[in-house]
Parts: sequence; C-alpha cells; structure tokens
Amino acid sequence: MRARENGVRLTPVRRRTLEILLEAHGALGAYDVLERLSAEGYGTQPPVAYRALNFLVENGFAHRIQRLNAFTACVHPARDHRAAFLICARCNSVTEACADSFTQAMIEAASAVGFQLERSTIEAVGLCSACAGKPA
Amino acid sequence: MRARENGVRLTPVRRRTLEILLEAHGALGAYDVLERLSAEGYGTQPPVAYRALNFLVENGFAHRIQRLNAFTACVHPARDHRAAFLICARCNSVTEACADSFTQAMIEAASAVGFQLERSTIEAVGLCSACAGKPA
DNA sequence: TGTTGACTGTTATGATATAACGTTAGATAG
DNA sequence: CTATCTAACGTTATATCATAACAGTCAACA
Ligand SMILES: [Zn+2]
Ligand SMILES: [Zn+2]
Ligand SMILES: [Zn+2]
Ligand SMILES: [Zn+2]
Repeated sequence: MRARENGVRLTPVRRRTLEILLEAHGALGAYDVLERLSAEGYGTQPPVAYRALNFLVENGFAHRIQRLNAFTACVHPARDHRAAFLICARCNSVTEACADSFTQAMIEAASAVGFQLERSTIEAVGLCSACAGKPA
Repeated sequence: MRARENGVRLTPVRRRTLEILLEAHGALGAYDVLERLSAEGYGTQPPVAYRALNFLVENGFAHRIQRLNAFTACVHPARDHRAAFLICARCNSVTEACADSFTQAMIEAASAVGFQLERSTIEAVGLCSACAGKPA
C-alpha cells in the first residue's frame, strides 16, 4: 500500500487504537488500550499499545496527557494546532481546547529570553462545568 | 518545634532534599535524589524521596516537571506564583519562567467555557540560548 | 525472485510511584 | 512528670508506566 499523502499508514491496529480512544470519553492509559486491543485479537504486550499510540500522537490523531500518563483522541486531527487540555479533578474528564494564541505569545516571550521554543504542553486542572455545579 | 508560620516543618531530610535540588542544575528524578539521600545516611527506599519531594512541591519549595518525571527547586519560593518551564531538548536544562499573565488569561478563557481552573502546568520544549547557538 | 523496509508480535527488563505497616520522638493534656 | 497523641521516618512489598531487543510477516519493487 502506497502511503497516504505524507507516508501515513493507518493500519488495522492503529485504526482500532484510534477508535478505542474515540469511544472512550476522556483519556485512556496505554494499558487500558492494550487490554481492549488484546481482547480483540491484537497483540497482548505493552509495545503493541505504545507503538500504536505513539504513531497516533506523532501524526496528529491523538495527544498525550502528561499529567495523567494517558492518551486522548484529537478533536480536530486535520488541522495543525496547539492544544491545551482542561482536566477535571473530580471526574477526570479531559477537554481539548485551542491554544494557538497562547502558544504564539509564549513563543515570543520565550524568544525574548533567548529560548527557541519548539512545542509546549499546557495542561490545566480544575472543575468541569458539570462538576463545578455539584456540592463537594 | 512549633511549625514555622503555616505549619511547615523543614526537617533534615526535607532540607537536604531541597539542597540537593538546588545543587543540581536542572531537574532531578526521584531516584536520583534518593541515591544521594541514601548515600548520606537517610532512608534507602523510594518513599523517602517521594515524601520529601512531594512536601517540597506542596509547600512551594520545588516544582514537578511532568514531562521529565523530575523535580526542580523553585527559583523564588517565597512568592505565590505560576511558573512555566523551558526545557532544553539538547542539554535537558530547565529554566523556570514567570507565567502569571498567561495563567490569568487561561483562567479567563477557561471560565468562558465553564471550566473552573485551579492550577495549570506549562512546559515548553525547545533550545536554550546556549544550545541554539551551536550546530546540530 | 530476491532484497528491502515497514509493521507486528514476543520476551525480558527498566523506570517511576504508592500502599501498608511498624517505629520514633517531640508536643501536649492530665 | 507521665500518658497519650501525632507527624514524620523508615521498611517491605507491590503497582504502574515504558522501552530495549529480537523474530516473523508481507507488500513493494529492482
Ligand atoms: Zn488536537
Ligand atoms: Zn468533572
Ligand atoms: Zn517557582
Ligand atoms: Zn540547552
């Protein structure tokens, strides 16, 4: 199979991994993904999940959430974008927000101190609108 | 010993842990810290390091760098502040920068979508001024 | 048709982090 | 001055996250 456009091959494991992320609401750990993959007849060992997830991240189909050691499907995979993530401390939901303007400002601020910024991670923890309404 | 001000007790392990972070240039992993602590007669097991490090982070003496699974001493521990970290992809140095204005803007942007932001993590990867000058 | 390279799978191991429990020593109430 | 309490410390054991290294498969293609 000739690579789609820029050499991207969305093979069965990779596609299924992406679907698993899409089906999940919020982020999934690599071992959660692995559990599902292996239940469906794919490989049973960690590298299977990590390779597929890393592929998705590198090709803009998913993002890694550092704070949660987890992965989440990108909500607008086609476009080049910088994302920020709003992580609910109560229900663990993860919402992807556009951070293009913040990132641009950060690139400029960083360059003022001589730092040549390549990519940034913005992860915020707080309460989602659903949880903020509820009592403690 | 009556707690300093707000109940903070900088015990020997904790103080030494902070010194170790200060002596290091850049961030240290918990096991790096543990190695030094145990060589000096403190406990030899992971919880010793993790407890001291978590204490320092919770009390504003240090920050955790998610991307590196590492810790770094705060450069201005006295003041309440939001930090951003500039991580050099080449030499792994970590520079703490003030992110108060970014954070404020993010709080407002988040609240516009109903998210009540509590704390955020901003970590940027790129080239420090020293490394940007050098060739590949 | 033989070689190549991307992909998938495996075993084994490494790296990071916490649960649970016993001990110690300073603070405080009686 | 005791008895009691509690924060902090240390340990063992285990959980969780991640990668190195290598073998088999298969389509592309010279
Ligand atoms: Zn995205
Ligand atoms: Zn929530
Ligand atoms: Zn700081
Ligand atoms: Zn550098």
